[in-house]
Amino acid sequence: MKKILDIISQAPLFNGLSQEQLGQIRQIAIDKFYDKGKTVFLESDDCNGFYIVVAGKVKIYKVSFEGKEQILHIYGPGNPFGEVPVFSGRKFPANAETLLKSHLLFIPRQAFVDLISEHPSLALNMLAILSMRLRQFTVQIENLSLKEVPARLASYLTYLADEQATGDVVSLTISKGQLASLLGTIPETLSRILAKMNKQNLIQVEGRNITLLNRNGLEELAQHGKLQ
Amino acid sequence: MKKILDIISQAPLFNGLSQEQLGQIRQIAIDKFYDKGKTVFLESDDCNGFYIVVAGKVKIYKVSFEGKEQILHIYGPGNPFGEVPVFSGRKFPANAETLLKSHLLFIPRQAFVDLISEHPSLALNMLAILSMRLRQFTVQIENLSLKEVPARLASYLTYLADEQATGDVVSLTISKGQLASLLGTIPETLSRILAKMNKQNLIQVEGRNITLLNRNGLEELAQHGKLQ
DNA sequence: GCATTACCTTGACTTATGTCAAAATTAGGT
DNA sequence: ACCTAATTTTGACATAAGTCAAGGTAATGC
Repeated sequence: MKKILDIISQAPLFNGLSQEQLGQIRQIAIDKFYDKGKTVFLESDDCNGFYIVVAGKVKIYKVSFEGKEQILHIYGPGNPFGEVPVFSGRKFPANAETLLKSHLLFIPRQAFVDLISEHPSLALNMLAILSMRLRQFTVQIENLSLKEVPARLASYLTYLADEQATGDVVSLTISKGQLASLLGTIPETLSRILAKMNKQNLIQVEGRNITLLNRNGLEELAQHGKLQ
Repeated sequence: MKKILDIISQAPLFNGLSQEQLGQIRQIAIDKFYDKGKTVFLESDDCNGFYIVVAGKVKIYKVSFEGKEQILHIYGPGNPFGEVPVFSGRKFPANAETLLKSHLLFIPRQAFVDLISEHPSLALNMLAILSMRLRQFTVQIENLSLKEVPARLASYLTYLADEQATGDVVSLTISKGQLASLLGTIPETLSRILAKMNKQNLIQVEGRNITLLNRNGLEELAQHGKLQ
């Protein structure tokens, strides 16, 4: 399949690698196929390698004793995940589940560590990826600890608008329930805040499509605003 | 100074490096001395390298628009910090300030990247360190989002007890105000919860010394308990 | 096309935790 | 040892956000 090499050749992890080196990666990678809503691993599982999304979507999440879920990441094509225990040992720090029918590559630990030792640029790429994730987590901790839910939502909406580059119309790529979990809240609270923002003409909600009516107002809210 | 090479030779980052390689590190490192309570860098600063604590203590933290602080890490001798922008580019993701009079080593970015390219074990050490931090952040996000303050405190106290290995008597290495900031709350709330735990004979508080009277109760609370 | 399921919204209520203010305690510097 | 400043504690109060429950809407499969 040509597609697979296309995906991995464009993944930041394999940036700058030669065709031959990409071939080596493909050699050690094992294809895995999952239906929607399937568990890829649980945080209690031992780790013998990590994964790369070829197609589909995967969420990385934690669950509390009471059953509340916090999503840490949502990964799509080209993103690696589950690599923490490859380098730090021990078990996975969180759970992984497919949000869509997905095609993953599994990269066995030892084979990858051997490759890294031979190719310094692969090590630097992985360092860059882990650093970006530390950066993301820093933002997430800041949001959870220092901002209220309306500010987190405003922040997410403006981020999405930049990401999708589709003007002021944004479409949620996950359900509102999952968005609540990503923002560290519950569906009821998210629903109420969307309704409030709607009423104040900050946004216009139509199902999963949201129009940002007042970008400045949202950005202000994301930084330090209160929603009346 | 012999002490410096002692510290860096025992730092996990330099694990397994030869005397010669350690000497190379020392060559490129620049000594920096700070009094207590001094800013090492701010999140808006550009980054030309990262730091290693030789002596003293440094906090990495975020501040909200309203002035509330969230501590992300507290680092002591042997710990590197500020390395995220070295690999991912851009600015520092958070602020750094000394909690004590401190001696730091500054490692310039390019010199370090050159070293890493030559020494794969240095890259693997750094990957291990960043992975451990991702793991820590996962726990911190779980705590902030899925646990209440009493559970976070109980978790911190049992962690400290294991860390200090001094039986059931623990002594806080930071002020209660800073502990509140580390746990994602404010001094008033922390004070009230300590008083409650005291009243329920879970702990006995004497200034910065805390005796864990009911380890099982605390561990239960840390997982899923409520404090009446 | 209909039924079953999952998802979303709204209302009434509870609660953990933050805010503000003041007193009490502790720690540091001269 | 003293004085000032920082830290910690306590109280009264406000509020963001969670819980529980019910109704409505949209989506999915047969």
